[in-house]
Amino acid sequence: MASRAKATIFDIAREAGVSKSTVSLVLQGSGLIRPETAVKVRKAIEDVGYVYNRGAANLRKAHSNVIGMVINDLTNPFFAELAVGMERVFQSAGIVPFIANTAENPVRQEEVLKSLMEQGVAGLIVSPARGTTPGAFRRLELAGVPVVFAMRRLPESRIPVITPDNHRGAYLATAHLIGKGHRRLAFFGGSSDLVVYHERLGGFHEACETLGIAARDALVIEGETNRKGGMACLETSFALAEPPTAALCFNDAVAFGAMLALRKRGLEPGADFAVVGFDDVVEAEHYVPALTSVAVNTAGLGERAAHVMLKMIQSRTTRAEDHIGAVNLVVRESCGPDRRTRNRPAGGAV
Amino acid sequence: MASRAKATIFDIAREAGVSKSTVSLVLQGSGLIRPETAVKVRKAIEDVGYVYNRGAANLRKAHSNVIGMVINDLTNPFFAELAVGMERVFQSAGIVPFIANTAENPVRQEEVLKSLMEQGVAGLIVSPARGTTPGAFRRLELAGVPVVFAMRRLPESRIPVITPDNHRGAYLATAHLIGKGHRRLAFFGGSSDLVVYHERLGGFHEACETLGIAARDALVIEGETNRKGGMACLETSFALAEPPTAALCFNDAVAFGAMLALRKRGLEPGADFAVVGFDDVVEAEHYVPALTSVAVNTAGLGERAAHVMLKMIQSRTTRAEDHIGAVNLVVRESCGPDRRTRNRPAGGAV
DNA sequence: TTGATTTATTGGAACGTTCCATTTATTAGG
DNA sequence: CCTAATAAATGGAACGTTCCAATAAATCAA
Repeated sequence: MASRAKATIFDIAREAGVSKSTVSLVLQGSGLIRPETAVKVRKAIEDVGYVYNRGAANLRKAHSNVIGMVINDLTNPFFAELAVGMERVFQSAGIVPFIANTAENPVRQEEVLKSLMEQGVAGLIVSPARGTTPGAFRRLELAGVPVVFAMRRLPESRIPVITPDNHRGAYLATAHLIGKGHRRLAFFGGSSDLVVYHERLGGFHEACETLGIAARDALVIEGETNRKGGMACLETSFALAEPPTAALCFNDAVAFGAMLALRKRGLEPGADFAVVGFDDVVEAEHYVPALTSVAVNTAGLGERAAHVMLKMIQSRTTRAEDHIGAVNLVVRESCGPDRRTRNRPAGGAV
Repeated sequence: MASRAKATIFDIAREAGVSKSTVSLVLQGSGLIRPETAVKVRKAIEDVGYVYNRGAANLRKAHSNVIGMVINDLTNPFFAELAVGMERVFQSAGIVPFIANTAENPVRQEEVLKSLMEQGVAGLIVSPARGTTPGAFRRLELAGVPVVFAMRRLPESRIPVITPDNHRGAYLATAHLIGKGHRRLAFFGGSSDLVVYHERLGGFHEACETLGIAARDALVIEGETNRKGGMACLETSFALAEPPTAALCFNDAVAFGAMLALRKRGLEPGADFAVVGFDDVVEAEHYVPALTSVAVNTAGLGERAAHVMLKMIQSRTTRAEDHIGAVNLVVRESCGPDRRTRNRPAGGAV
């Protein structure tokens, strides 16, 4: 049916007996063309097997409708959820976002960003890779491409950010642990080159101080932000003279790792050691024991980020308000039954 | 430093005091230009804050170096792993693949495919959405864009496919179950609109027949291919007068669901009911109990698919050999100890 | 020196669109 | 029936690159 070489609007024009300009107008759904002409053209488009050349169009139009999502770890279901949330809103806006993975590698991120720019993206939603240098987004800024950060932020940057309320989430979780009677706590996983880490750790510390846990009873053990990291953290904490009895983990993956390590030692998560996660990924609910975690409404944040992006593009600005999403603690089984009575120090009113 | 409006090769040319053609040559790393000229040009490129316009280039060059990966469910960690495998090889080839998610929705897939074509992709690696119509890839074929299917295939299609050996995997798993002494088996999850389903189910049936399980003792219960589906399958199987004692699940997600449902009933997966999964996702190892599963070397298949794609593009063909990847059963804890002695029918030599 | 050869550089046309300024066809007003 | 206004369709230039053919500069053989 269709000719071998790829068809252009000129082929369509010839087929339909109109000019290329008319075809272009039809393609853009302009109301200027007579309906009958439009159907004639549309038929020709079908007949010649035409495929629109967005590259050529962008050459003239200055701005594309391609939006990129740059994600630091596709393997982490958390980020997949975030991506899904974004896609929901882009889909209803009729645009197809392209996802690119940086695998937590700043060099790869550089390549990805470069490629996306060359492609002429209209905007970028980015969860920056760990160790991203401050200058990594300078080119984007210079080019005036709207960028929003999701979930992670860079130390000094004027780029708008969509994150959960990390500080409050960590505070809530820590308070829960203390409320359960724990007096020697740990913060597992993450590393100080991540701004999120400081936010979550800040909440942890504030809760400890406010609720009467001495600084020396609030351990901090850095580690990878995955299962392996969680296992390692638990092991080092147990090597201590006075191991903690509960841990707030940087994220759910770390928490899963910690629980795994507990099992390996013959200890039961929940009963023998309390674990709280962060992010509340779908698996948290299904794990055994089900993981208590700070729910951040991941998909919702994704949607929010997408909306902000759309608005930025529309109003051709590169600035927007930050958005700090509400969080809440979902209590499940990984912190065990209430031990307050057992562990409470003797004396003390109420 | 850089000018406000976006710079073109003409700006670079002016800055460096050469012609646009020279700049173009430098950009392409041609050996024709004098080294000193090249450095001069490269400096100018830096100075004016130039970003290459791939769209304009493609207009002239006919073929881009953009490769798309169309994935049916990003949320499934299995597909994320597949994507990671592909990326590994694309990265070393210096190209950045764009991932698009169809969320198992043929309509969305249509949009995604269209968008990718308009972008002028050089090739596509696709895991088609369930319910994809046979004609969905006709346009791609007409346009001569190389496509390879990964993990899933379409009933009638000349497009090359990279899949694991589903039949053999299912056979192995079923034989394992039978070897453990189980005599009443079930196949959980999946639905008959998926070619993979028939392949896996075929292996299940062949093992049953070969190893002496009567057809009425080989139940087949269709269902969603996620946790929820697994739970549902288990429930319906237990509603039967004679429930099975073991199940081969369509994939690991279904297996996790089945184990969850068992726990809800107060039964211990492994000891009270044997479960085997398929795909061997990373979580399988870490689950409690650890899931016995058919390992398909997901990332490896992804790499393979990427290699095939690269070769197709290079040799500008749209055809390639199918590739059926080797599988092996990873035995863990979800099938319990050997019950052969307990369940073996009396008599029978050796 | 001169012409032939090689090495570097360059101008122009082309790629497939969009959009503006025009032209042509249609309708309305008097 | 003519003019003015409106509606519909069109040609041309421009977008930023590549690539070919052509030129200019440098080197060589004689």
